[in-house]
Amino acid sequence: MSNAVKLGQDIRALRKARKMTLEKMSQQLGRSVGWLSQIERGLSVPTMEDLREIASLFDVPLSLFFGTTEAPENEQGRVVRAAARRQIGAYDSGLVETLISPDLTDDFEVIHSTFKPGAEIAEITKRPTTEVVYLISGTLDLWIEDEKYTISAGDSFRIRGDSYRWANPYDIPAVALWVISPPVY
Amino acid sequence: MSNAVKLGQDIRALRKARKMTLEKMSQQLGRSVGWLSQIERGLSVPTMEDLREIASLFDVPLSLFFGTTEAPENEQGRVVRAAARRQIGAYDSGLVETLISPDLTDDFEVIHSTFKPGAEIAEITKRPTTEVVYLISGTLDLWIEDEKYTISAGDSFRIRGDSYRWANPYDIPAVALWVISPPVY
DNA sequence: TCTATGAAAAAATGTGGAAAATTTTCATAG
DNA sequence: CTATGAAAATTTTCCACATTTTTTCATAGA
Repeated sequence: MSNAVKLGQDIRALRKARKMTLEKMSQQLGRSVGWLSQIERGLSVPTMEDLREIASLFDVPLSLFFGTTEAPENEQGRVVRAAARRQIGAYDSGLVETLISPDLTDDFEVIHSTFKPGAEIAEITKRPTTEVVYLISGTLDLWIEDEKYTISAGDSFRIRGDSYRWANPYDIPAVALWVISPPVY
Repeated sequence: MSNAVKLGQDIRALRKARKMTLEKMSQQLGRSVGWLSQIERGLSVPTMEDLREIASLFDVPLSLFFGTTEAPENEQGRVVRAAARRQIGAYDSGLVETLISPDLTDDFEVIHSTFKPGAEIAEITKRPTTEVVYLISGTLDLWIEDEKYTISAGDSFRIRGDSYRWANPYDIPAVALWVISPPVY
């Protein structure tokens, strides 16, 4: 599968996750629907400038659109090496999120999250999703619907449409695997 | 939510994962459809003997049906502590699988797998699922459609309906988080 | 009295067809 | 050679109806 196709599929997945139509997206970008359709199917390749605008529209780092390229031929779409994970959602500097899934086209997303010491989520989050999180290392404070939990390495939790927030008041990073369905990125 | 309801929901999830109807399941158990319906909704509680037969029918350990009980009230259905994970799929002694998800009722399942040194899967597996796996520690040899990969801690891989098999020829356990959608247990 | 059954009622799921929405194609202007 | 925009194609969304599956509940049996 060509890089253009893979790139297009990721863009399509990002759009779908936001329940946006080609029409709406093309309006926001000031481009035609036909053009976007071609981009998403890899029949045409967007310029760097286009990509920058798409990344901005979806609030993901531009770098998300690269890195697919780098894996060896036979690992493409199957294996993601630890060092080659793509970064997403660079909103919060206290939280680093990288993509475990090879791309965004599945029914769920798996994200590797590192919560730095002292970091705290900016605002209470509530999404129409099911999220299961496994804490690989560190400790994390978590509130689900005002109920507080302290999560230690090896513990896991699930959020199903409830509001939640987190904080890492401890002095080591908390590292988690975060599974979200349906995709939000 | 009462224990009877939770138990019933897990039983229903197991049945659904196998695309079985109440009718078919009740035949296999030699019980009535109405009775099963009541069990699955927690209106009635199966005897230990019933449970044993259900576990056997689904090829899961009887212990899967316990342990939900033990978590503190406010953690039920939300938090699964490392020490309280329930074991599933006890087929292969070289592989220990425990449930990260609080129950089986989600669109996907998250499983904590430990592949013991020297262990190897008995037969090639092929399922109509998407599976994303993250290796927490150790090393694992993996074959997807005859292509071999050596997966190290921090790496991840995805299987989408392809056949695969694995082996741990190394001398330390490989520990992985396995996400499967739709559920198979 | 309590439990499981089986038939009736209710609910959920599947089907086919038509309309609407979305996406793809492609001739053409820039 | 690239992007546009209108036409064509495809996909999605409703319905109405049939079928399947699940739930309810009166009753027989323990």
